[in-house]
Amino acid sequence: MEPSVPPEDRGGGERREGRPPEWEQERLAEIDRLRSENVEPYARSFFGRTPLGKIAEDYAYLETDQKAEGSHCRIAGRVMSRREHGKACFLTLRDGWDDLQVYGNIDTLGETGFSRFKSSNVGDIIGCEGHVFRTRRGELTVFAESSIILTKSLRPLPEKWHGLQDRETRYRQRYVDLIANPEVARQLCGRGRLVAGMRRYLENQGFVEVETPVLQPLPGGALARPFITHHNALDTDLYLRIAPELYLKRLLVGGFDRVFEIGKNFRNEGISLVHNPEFTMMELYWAYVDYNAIMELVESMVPVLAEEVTGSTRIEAAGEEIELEAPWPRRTIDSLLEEHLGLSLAGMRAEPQTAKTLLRGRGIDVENRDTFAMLVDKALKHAVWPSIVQPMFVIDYPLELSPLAKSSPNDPLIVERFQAVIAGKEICNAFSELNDPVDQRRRFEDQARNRAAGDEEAHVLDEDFLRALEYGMPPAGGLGVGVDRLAMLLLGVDSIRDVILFPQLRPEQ
RNA sequence: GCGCCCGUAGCUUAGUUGGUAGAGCAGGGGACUCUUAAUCCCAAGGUCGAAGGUUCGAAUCCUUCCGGGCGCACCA
Repeated sequence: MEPSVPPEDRGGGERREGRPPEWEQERLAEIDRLRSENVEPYARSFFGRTPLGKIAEDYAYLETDQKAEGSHCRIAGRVMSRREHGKACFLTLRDGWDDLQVYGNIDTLGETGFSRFKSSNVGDIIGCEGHVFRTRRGELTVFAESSIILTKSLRPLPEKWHGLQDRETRYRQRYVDLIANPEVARQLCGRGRLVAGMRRYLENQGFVEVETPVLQPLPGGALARPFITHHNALDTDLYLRIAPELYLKRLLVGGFDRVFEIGKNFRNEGISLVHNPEFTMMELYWAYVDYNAIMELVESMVPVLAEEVTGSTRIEAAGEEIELEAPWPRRTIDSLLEEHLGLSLAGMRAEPQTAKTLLRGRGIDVENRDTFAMLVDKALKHAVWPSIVQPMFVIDYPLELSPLAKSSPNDPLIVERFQAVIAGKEICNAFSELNDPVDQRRRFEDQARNRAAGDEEAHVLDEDFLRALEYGMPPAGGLGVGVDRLAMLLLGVDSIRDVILFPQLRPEQ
């Protein structure tokens, strides 16, 4: 029998030439055969089904070899495996991430019905109607009294025992990964609970959720390289946002006093275990408080989120048990550098060469052209972070690293900024927001000089943002949380690709 | 961007010092009315990531390219 669609007419996919592979031809022929018998292999609907998980729950009490009276039900799912026994056949169905066995035999289904039931392929989606019983071997099973094909699958599923191992295929064809490795779905549902929990928590605290532009005429709010795109009708280049920060602060000017946004940021940087070009960020701004209030918010919120995701405020990371309950200790950068390296910020600023020699002596790779800010960053990352396992607020950053943060009243070269570090990883970044338009302009101008000197990640000067500040922005604390990285920490995974459904890869072919 | 490793059937894989590819699952045919990695029998399925090179002979050695992984660098 001819396939219902000639190979050359099929678009898309990775095969455009030649005949479809043998297994696909066989299934296309099967589809033609079903249609010739007035059976539609792609059904329109299947109403009134009971989820498989519900059946497992409701009939858990059934004894071996016992039939449940009044258990008539409709179920549907993907055929995951098949065990044929001549005039009887067992299928394992899966809906979502629950499995349930179905039994069919020729006496009940009839000659044609049984033949169609047992010729289901692994991968097909079928619906059945019948009653519930438990087999002699103790497996909860639906005894099919009728059965219908709902969706015919043209492709073979990965092997049932080893599943899909190949990481490339898993990321590129996540739909197959989800079928073959259901624990992936459970993990990604954990991420979903994290985001939902965060939203609920912030709303309960009186924060209002907003959405600000992803397409921005000037990319701002972070030190990073942006993606550039083009708007045809306006004939102008636009940037995918690297942060929502400057727009959220404009809202503070406009009168919002507690706002947050959860959304995608885009940074044109390398891809790694902890970097995806698009990633999810939660940013919030809270008027009339400073970074101290933000620290309290973070140490209160994170344990709640952990509970939401894992059921506990204790997590396992870096080979240790970590307790997330507040309060978290607060340490200044200066004291941490002193403790771990015997260096002070003032000393590093005054004598960078001495600091570089010392860092090299610790095996940290520093370049002669590294700026003061880069030195501090490297020192923290390599010599300090790894020793911080339990949650800690690391506070009071050098001004050069933070063009949007407010200076400390005690030291104009220090800004009121903190990061929370857990298991050696930064999970958020926050500061008392700079609201002095004159100071902000000066900082932008410093950044512009860095930019002119070749630093592509330096901040650009945003006149409209300055204009907003000139109207007056209330004092405020702001917070940014990398949602993907927080999810990694709470779910105990090492790769950002395990918390992103469709991580960025080089395009196929 | 640099370094190391990997790529064999739809999936999971074997393949010795270079002698021209072997299996399990899935798929096809057959047997089997409570199995569950069901079992048993039969047949089919491969441009060994691609292109060059060395060789009488390459999945195997060399070069380049493509794709991926890991580490480093960059990066909040």
